[in-house]
Amino acid sequence: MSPSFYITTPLYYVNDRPHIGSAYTTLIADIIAMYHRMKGDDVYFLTGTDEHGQKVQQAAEKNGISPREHCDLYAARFRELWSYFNLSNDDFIRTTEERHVRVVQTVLRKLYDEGQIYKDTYDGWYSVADELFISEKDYQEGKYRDVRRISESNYYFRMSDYRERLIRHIQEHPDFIAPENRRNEILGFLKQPLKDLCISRPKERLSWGIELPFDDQYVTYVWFDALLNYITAPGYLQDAEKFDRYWPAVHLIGKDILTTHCVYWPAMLMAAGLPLPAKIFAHGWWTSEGQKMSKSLGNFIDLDTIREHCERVGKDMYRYFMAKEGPLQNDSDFSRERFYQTYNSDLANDFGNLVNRIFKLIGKFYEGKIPTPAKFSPDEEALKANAEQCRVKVFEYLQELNVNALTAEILRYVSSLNRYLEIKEPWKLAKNDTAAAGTVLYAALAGLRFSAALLYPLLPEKMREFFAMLNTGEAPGSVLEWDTLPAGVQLQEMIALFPRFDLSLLESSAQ
RNA sequence: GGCGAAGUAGCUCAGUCGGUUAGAGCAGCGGAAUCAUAAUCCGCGUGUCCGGGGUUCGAAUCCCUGCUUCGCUACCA
Repeated sequence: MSPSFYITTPLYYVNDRPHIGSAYTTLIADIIAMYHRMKGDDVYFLTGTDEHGQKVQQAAEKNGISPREHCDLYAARFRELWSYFNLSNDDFIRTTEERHVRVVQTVLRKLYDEGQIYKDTYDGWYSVADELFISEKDYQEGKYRDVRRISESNYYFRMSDYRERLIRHIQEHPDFIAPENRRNEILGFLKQPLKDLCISRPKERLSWGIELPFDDQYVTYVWFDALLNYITAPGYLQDAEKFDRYWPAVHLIGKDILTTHCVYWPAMLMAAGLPLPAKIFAHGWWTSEGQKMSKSLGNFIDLDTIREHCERVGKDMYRYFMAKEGPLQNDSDFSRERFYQTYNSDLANDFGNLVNRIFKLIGKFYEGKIPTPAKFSPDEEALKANAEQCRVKVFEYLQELNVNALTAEILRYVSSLNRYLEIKEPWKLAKNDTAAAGTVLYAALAGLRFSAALLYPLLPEKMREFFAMLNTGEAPGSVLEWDTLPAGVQLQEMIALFPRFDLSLLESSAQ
């Protein structure tokens, strides 16, 4: 049985439209999922939407529709974006689904029965205008209006009980939280005593939520609800076999939701007696043109902007750029100039042009049929050995979720193929030694095909086109060997996969 | 304020246990070549490795200190 691999994105809150942040997390998760499928793993890739809570209720009221209608609208937007990118997710969960409500209530009931949830009265500052409790610090800073002291009864989860166990787990599993700076953040956070987590909201304040199974005057606090989706989807309490197969997951998240995923969630799982996630990876954020994204600055990268870029150079380039330059550790900057320059230099110049020269040479000297190689010289053997090494490294980087390095590694190999052609000069060889030229072109094409296969998760559409042109009938994700390229196959007519983008077009277009 | 991270070529960054002339990609400059999407290939960096001090035969790498930037400091998602 092949090993299983379960990866999740956060469930996107349906109060906000998709933007570069959600697109980034999701595309990276997709890329990782695709590589694992290539490796032969049994992959389960989950994304979805988080739909309960106050902001949704308020937004719905404002628009004069029901919360349900509001959620349907927004969930559809996310779905639309993911289908635009041909996302390979295996499931799309919405926290308002029946299967999820059942899991949340069952877990709550169990914890309540075990005494891990208790009722208490919270006495604190409440902002009437914003309809939420604020901290003492916020109160001091006077950030909220209409603040008054009120007390409210709520249910609390004994999260504080799990502090030591959690610290121990993090220390014993160095890869549990990544990258390392995030791990340190959490360990720092856990140096202070942990408070219990308020997991309810009285219905008079908030009705749009999952009702507590032991008190119908309350609904569940959104985070408690949302996090549990990660076990609902793979079948917790519904399909034990499936659940055991896939859980625990690798959670890919943004740095903004680090604490909820690295503290609340593990504590909840420990309380429920379930294994903790395999890994929680919190990436950084994109800045835009050197500055924090903001709508007023006009540098906000929303859906329309994403589409604009994709229309110019293809959806695949967007995905490729996310992987190559994305903020795994710290924040990264999305600049249009860099985006299109990277397109030209990596895809048009290095890869695209390489396809061109090889195809044209084979067309000219071998009537477009993949030539049969003669004996390999050390140069060809090196191309082959380097390909194998490249593949090994790619899968090592995959293990660390280091898609930046992974992408660079493949490009390095592509680059070596251009160098190889330059040394061998098959266009000269072909004039007096057809066999030798054939070997060179075969080897170059073998390398190209190999790199195309490795690039598949990064550039799925274009690589599918490439394999169609190659005409070997192979599925792009199935090729992992360099020397299995069949000779004699008639290549299809070549089309430019990555036409060079004229950078001067950028200046004339609006910012 | 407390805790933590970072400061390396114009830009983005890599530098494992301290060890020979500090690296890569991109951009730039020069050249070669012409199979190719003016693409490709080759060559070109006297960089105060943030400043100062220290440990050491030897430090970008360890210690101290100063400066700068950033993150976290929870029950808003």
